Amino acid sequence: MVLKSQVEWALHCCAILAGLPVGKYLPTKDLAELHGLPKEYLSKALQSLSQAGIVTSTLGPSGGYRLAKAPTDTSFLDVVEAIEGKQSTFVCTEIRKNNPCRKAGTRDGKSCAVARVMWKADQAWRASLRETTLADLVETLEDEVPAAVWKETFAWVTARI
Amino acid sequence: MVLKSQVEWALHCCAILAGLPVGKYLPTKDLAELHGLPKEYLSKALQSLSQAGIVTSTLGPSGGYRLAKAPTDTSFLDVVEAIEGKQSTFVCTEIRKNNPCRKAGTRDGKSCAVARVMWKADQAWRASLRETTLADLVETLEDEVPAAVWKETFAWVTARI
DNA sequence: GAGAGACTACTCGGATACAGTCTGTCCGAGTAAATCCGG
DNA sequence: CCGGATTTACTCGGACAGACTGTATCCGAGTAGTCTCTC
Repeated sequence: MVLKSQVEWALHCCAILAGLPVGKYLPTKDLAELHGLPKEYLSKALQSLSQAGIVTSTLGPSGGYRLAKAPTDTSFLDVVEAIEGKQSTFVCTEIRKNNPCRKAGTRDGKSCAVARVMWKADQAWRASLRETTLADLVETLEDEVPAAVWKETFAWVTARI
Repeated sequence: MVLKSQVEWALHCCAILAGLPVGKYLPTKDLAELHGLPKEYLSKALQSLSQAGIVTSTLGPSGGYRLAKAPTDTSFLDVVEAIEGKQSTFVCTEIRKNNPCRKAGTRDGKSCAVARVMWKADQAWRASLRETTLADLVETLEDEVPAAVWKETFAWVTARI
């Protein structure tokens, strides 16, 4: 069970979009070039973000994507769920119902005990992802990315919008 | 990102094996019949458990599987990792290195900030899975499964070993 | 020079192929029990 | 009747196909900016 690469791409793209001047848009082409990714496929990840209401898109020249909300209002979980979907990582197929020793019509009080443990872990994972926002990510990056690279990157971006 | 169904199967099988008389083995055939699963494919899950040292197998008549350790010594995480592997749910491909604004030879002090957040969530998930053991599972099942079904099931199992 | 209209070029979005993993199946190697035979 | 060798039947384990999701790509619909022409 491994997250699709689009999750990584989407998060890095969001970090860039978070640093964009307000009202400006950055097209997929530039985001792809900046991260060394296939432009056409990256656009699918951005489409998912758009449908989830995380980013907003505009067409035509100087079009592209920008964040739809303040960076403080979008968590890692929002991005992950936009790409992977909101369903739990564990799906219970209720195999206990196949037990030949069950008489027809047996009622189960609670949901499957196995599933409950798995779902609780899933919740813990999501809770952890919910703790960090895009604003936190940008703050961390400002501290850690070498100043030269950071500055140069946004000069590169600014030159294209 | 969804766990494979083998995880669910393996956990339910472990619950049955935990209730087995000491020294006795239960074959794949019976485990499959008890859960309504394809025997041949279920055996692959059990093979993974065997390789991980969670269960022990024996060949020949009255052969099969039994737990290799006490139920208190095997956690949900052990089972999940036996099936899904131990690698993190998030793999960082270091796309930050593709940034055209990076001068050759730029050193990164820390690992990618995006990856760190994702890995932390992965750890939270694993920690939650580590909290519950097979013994806890059996205890819960004893409380919740209708007594008739529970008793009948182990009578069914006992009749075959 | 200014404004309106048409044009152009650039963007996203969905529809379309390819690949890898998950799911499912098969058969052979090996072993423990049961059988058979001799003492 | 008892012990041992042989047979047998049952088990796991790895090798072999099919289905589905993830990956990658293409082309069309739509729009914002630009250019041109007229007043």
